[in-house]
Amino acid sequence: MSDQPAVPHLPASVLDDLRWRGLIAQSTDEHELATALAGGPITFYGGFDPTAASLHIGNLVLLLTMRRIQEAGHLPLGLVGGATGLIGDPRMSGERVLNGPDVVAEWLARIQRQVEKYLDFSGPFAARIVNNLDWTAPMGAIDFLRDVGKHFRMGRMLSKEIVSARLNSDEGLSFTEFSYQILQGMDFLELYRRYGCVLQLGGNDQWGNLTSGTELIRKAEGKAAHALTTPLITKADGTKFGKTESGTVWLDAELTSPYAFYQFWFNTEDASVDSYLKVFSFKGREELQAIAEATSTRPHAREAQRALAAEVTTLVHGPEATAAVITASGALFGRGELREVDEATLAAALHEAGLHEVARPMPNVVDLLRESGLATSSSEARRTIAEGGANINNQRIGDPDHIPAVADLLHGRYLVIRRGKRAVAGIAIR
RNA sequence: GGCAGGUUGCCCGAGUGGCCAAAGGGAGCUGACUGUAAAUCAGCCGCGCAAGCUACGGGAGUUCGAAUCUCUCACCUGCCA
Repeated sequence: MSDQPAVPHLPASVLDDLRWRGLIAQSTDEHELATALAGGPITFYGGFDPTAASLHIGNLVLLLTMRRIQEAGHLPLGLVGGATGLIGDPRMSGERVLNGPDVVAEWLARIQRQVEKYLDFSGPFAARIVNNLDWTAPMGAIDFLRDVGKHFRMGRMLSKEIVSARLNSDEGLSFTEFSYQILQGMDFLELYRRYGCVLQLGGNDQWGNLTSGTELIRKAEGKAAHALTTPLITKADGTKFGKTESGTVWLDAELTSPYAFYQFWFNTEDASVDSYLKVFSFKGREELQAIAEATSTRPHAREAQRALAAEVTTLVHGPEATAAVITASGALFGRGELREVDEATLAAALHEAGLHEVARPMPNVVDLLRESGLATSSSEARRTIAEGGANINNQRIGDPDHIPAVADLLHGRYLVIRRGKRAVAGIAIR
């Protein structure tokens, strides 16, 4: 099992692999799709709307699935939603607040750079980035209504799950968001015309929007196109995947540090780790089965979590950052070895965990907890200390008035402060 | 536009004059166990070292005392038009 598959596993159906990985939630006629995929390179696309400054790990499911299909010998189009991002697709949480064009444009540029990281832009199956603003912006209202709108039937549009759900909600649904499915349908048709794109990928919540496209292509061109959705990733306990106490796990290192990113994956529950590996790892079937075996026979070794965290962090942040955060994680959670960590590694580790500068004179533990962000108020800090959850340099502190001594400083200036088992931060004394 | 009901802490939700910093549940935090997992058990869970302060949609009032009563404004829901 090498990390670099020399030959794309062409004949073995990519659909079979996706199915095994649990990556297929719904698709249009699977036999037709399988036939199309087996018949040589096809062009397919997946879209990303700039609704935030960065993609998050939920988006990674789609991106990596696109990459898998590309590796199987097909041509991906990474669509960024310069137009659709200005409109916003309807979601259950309610009507969106429209973002300004300048904001959307900036987010679009950032998201485009992210999408580019996960697809291969060289070789015979080179990817291409497309922006739906290119064909949506020039279109006038008359053309839109005559050429596109005429193909859409109200009954069909109203029956889309999210549309009817929103119509039945207290909040209702604006015409703007209602129209979203038409825009996305147009995208697919346009890509079909420009590049012969015959398959659209999306998250399962996008199913209605994907089928808008296949139907439009059938009506406008009389041709069949395909849609395939990836499932919503869930946690074993049913809570939302991809969130931590501090919020969404973003792909942007500025928004979620590589350290936090690695920790997120490392902390995956046993019950979910095998299914996550199938979704997020490019390891082969045998290797993944061996890892699954390890989880059941030696759960304490956390091999699956280690493998998952290392691979996904490498994918998103690169090998150097990953090596650094692995070292950091070991040092900060290792017991009593902090003094043996060299200064550069410690500094890097604490930087990843969140390093806070504090001026002399040395504050007490309560203030250190607050300064480091591990406690939001002095009351909370005191509570934590009383509960026995406060540690400095892996040493439990029970006295709220305790002030670390100069001799405690690692390399003359650092303190590793930890709340509970997992929340760690660094203090640098100036 | 008329009538009725509602707006409580991160969320749900009890509370109709003092015993309310506010029941109960969920979420969250800490400890024990352990494996930086899950489950379980225990404690905690507005701010403040404390005195105390701030809080029950906003504002004004009644009262010794208000989440609870009155007025007013805003928003939500139901019925009527």
